[in-house]
Amino acid sequence: MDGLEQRGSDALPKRREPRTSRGRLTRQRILDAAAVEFGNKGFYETSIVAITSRAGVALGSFYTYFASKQELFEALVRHLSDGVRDAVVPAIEGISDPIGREGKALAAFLGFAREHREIYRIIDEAEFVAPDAWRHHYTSTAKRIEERLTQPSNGFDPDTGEIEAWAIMGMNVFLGLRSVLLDRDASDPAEIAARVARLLQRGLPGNGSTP
Amino acid sequence: MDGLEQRGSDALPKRREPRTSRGRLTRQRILDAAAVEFGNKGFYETSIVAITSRAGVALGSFYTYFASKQELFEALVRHLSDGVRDAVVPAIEGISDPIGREGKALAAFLGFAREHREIYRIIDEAEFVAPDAWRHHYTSTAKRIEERLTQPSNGFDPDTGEIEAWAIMGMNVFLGLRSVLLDRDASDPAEIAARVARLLQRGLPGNGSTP
DNA sequence: TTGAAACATGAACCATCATTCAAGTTTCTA
DNA sequence: TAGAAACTTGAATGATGGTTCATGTTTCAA
Repeated sequence: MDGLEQRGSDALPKRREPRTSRGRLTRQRILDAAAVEFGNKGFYETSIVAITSRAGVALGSFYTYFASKQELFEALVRHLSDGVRDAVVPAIEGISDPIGREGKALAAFLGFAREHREIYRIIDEAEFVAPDAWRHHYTSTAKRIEERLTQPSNGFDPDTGEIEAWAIMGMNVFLGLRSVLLDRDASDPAEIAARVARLLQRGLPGNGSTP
Repeated sequence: MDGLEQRGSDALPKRREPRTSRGRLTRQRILDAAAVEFGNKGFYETSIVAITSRAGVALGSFYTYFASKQELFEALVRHLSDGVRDAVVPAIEGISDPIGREGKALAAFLGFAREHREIYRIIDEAEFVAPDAWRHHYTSTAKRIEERLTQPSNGFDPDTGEIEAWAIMGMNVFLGLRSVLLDRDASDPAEIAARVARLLQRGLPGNGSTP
């Protein structure tokens, strides 16, 4: 009964990190299957059997890797949240014009949302199923936007900050929702992004200058 | 106004519209209790017993008025969606300045969201539980905003329309989310609304004119 | 006043999973 | 190559909670 393996500081009752490559593969299969199932049916309408059978794994194996359905969902949200970030951040690297930068960020996000509707739904449902992970996703996303907005070189009003960041994030999310919801393949991410950039550049009235 | 409960052509197996005032009262009690329970626990974590016992009504009575938990939720979403509209629309009646009008609309919405967090959550959860009602809520809200934006007297660019409406709706929802989520009682609806109005008026750069 | 319709009641029914477990099989380590 | 650790398996368990139903009470129309 040697204790021997503790990771970090917490004493976990059962080990769930895979030790072998077979284990890692199984865990990943479960995660992938779960993303599909949760994305289609939602958390509550998805059963563990549905996940494991899609993953091609026995029901019992689930609990080798996840303590509960809830814990799996949380892990998934964290993972997908990182995915969104990793789709957007590289797309705007090196852009110095602050408005053009937000436009590109939106275009990248729209492209991602269109490719991964399930992901979109999973993060949304986290508001009810995994509130902490959900809150973390949106506060950290807002923080990233805010950091871009408050760079002195932008020349924006000095009080531009968190509120504007949340406003922009909300625009982005809802425009993503719109193109997923009404799935108009007609609506082109680049065009939507351009319209938003125009709005951020000169407001609704337009001040006469028509590009 | 009228309930619009027209089922069109189908013959209902059971009548569920109350015929007496006692019945109407009971039905309303159930709706009120459901709003509280769903708002706190969410759809799936809320049991019918929890609703009926909060309503002070027997479990079986539930099915005198609603065919299922699902149907109750849908009715609730429709009802609350009307509530949001009725909180915002009157608050902006008679305002002709289009930007000031959107500012007031946002302020009214933020006030409403703060007073009724449950309502907020219920409509959000409808994305998963009652997708049709949810879609109707957001498309009709967007339509209302779009109608305000496309009034010729605004002097906006002629292509201003649906995209801008969804962008504004998204800003509003997320700013509401922010003040509910991080419950900063510090953040004043009027101030947030003013910041957004400034953004809609002259964009992020600010064009030098500081009010 | 009276019969019928509307409404109320809560115990019982039953299907649905999340989770556990005891018994195997595979992979690693020494 | 043996023993241990990691991993796999799916039947059994148990709790939950939506829905039904038979019975009783109230309201209403004639």
